[in-house]
Amino acid sequence: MVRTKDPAVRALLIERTAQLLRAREPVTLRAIVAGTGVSTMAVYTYFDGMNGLWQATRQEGFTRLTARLGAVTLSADPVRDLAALGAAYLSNALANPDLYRVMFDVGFELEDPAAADGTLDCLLRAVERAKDIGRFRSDVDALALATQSWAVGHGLVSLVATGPLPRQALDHGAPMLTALFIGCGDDPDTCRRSVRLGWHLEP
Amino acid sequence: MVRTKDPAVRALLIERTAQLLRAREPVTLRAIVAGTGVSTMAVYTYFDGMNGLWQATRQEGFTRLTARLGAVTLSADPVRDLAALGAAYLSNALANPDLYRVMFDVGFELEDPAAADGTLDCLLRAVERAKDIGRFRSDVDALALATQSWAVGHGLVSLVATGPLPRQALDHGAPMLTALFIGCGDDPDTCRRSVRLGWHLEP
DNA sequence: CGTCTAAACATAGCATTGCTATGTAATGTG
DNA sequence: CACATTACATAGCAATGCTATGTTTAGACG
Repeated sequence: MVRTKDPAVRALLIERTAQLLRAREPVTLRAIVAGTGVSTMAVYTYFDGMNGLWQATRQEGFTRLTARLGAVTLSADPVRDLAALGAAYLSNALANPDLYRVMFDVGFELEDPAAADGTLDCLLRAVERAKDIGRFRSDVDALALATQSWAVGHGLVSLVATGPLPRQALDHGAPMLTALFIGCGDDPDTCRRSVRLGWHLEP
Repeated sequence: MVRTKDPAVRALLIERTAQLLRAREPVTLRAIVAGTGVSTMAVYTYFDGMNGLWQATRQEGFTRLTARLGAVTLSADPVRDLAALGAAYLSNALANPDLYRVMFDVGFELEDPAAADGTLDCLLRAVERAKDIGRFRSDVDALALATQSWAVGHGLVSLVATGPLPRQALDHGAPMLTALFIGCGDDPDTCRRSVRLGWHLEP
């Protein structure tokens, strides 16, 4: 057992796939390896075929998303942070809409099923902090609210990026989150201010 | 100018495509025409290729969705109706998840761009009725609220049907819509009751 | 009614796709 | 240093969407 795979090649192929996706060029086996110097067989030794490559690409999308959410600078106002996380989610999805679409394509299961959980975790922690400082009622189901916030973001960005709604529709995110948070006990005026602060951080 | 296309063939091919989608079999040109008696050229005379067939299939999905929403029996309680429309939306998407995915696939534009508007119209009318009878404040932007309700439904069903959330997550729809409607001025207790009534009509 | 014509339709074959079979080169191990 | 095992390259296969070409059919017109 001797020759070992080069992780750099693996990353290269995934990056090249994301690049083709971004350029809206057809993602074919031969197009991927073109220019990389490696042969088509590399896709099979590293990913066991195109399916595996799609799988890995999907995983990479979630990894980038989680990194993006983790990079959001947290403040003393967890409700603001929640809105900021939502805005970062939308921003990430719109920055690479094609990668985003692959992420939510079935047929390619994730290598690490917990990757998607990373997205929820960021939201979950913010919700729990909001409960801790008394912004949300103590009987609020943190996981439920985190999931609902995710659904708001995903629904909007999905209808805009791959659906029939204009980009302007993303502005609905703020009032939707506000309604959600007020329903969890936050003071309406305070909530509106927090969401406004967090929501408009991203372009 | 003489021989005219047979609309039945057109419908047949679309139906066969939806059927392959439902059976999770690969939707290939030859698989579509197999068993129909027509040749592969039919796809080109009727749809100008596979792209056109996907386009038409996407359109068919929206048509069915709008029909499904239109079949929801309305009541004197427009807030209940809104929840019922949301439940019907989820029910329709889960009944044919593959057709639903095609509907929100870019790359295939709709033949009739107004088809997606039909979905919104049903919601819009319910919102306006709710305003008329004073359940929602008069300054509520009906189109905005309809869009937001759509985003809630789409976000949830999308995360469940083609994403990482379990089917159980659909239950979040009721509290999310409730929060939205209360934010529009509906009385909390009345709203909860209305949403509960409408939401649980569909399986 | 007969004829002509344009469209619907069938058949065959093309380039490209993902994939596999086969052969070669390279590298860690003993 | 030899060897075994894996990475990697090349060639070719079945299947895909599509097109070129020929045939059939249905409506318009005298």
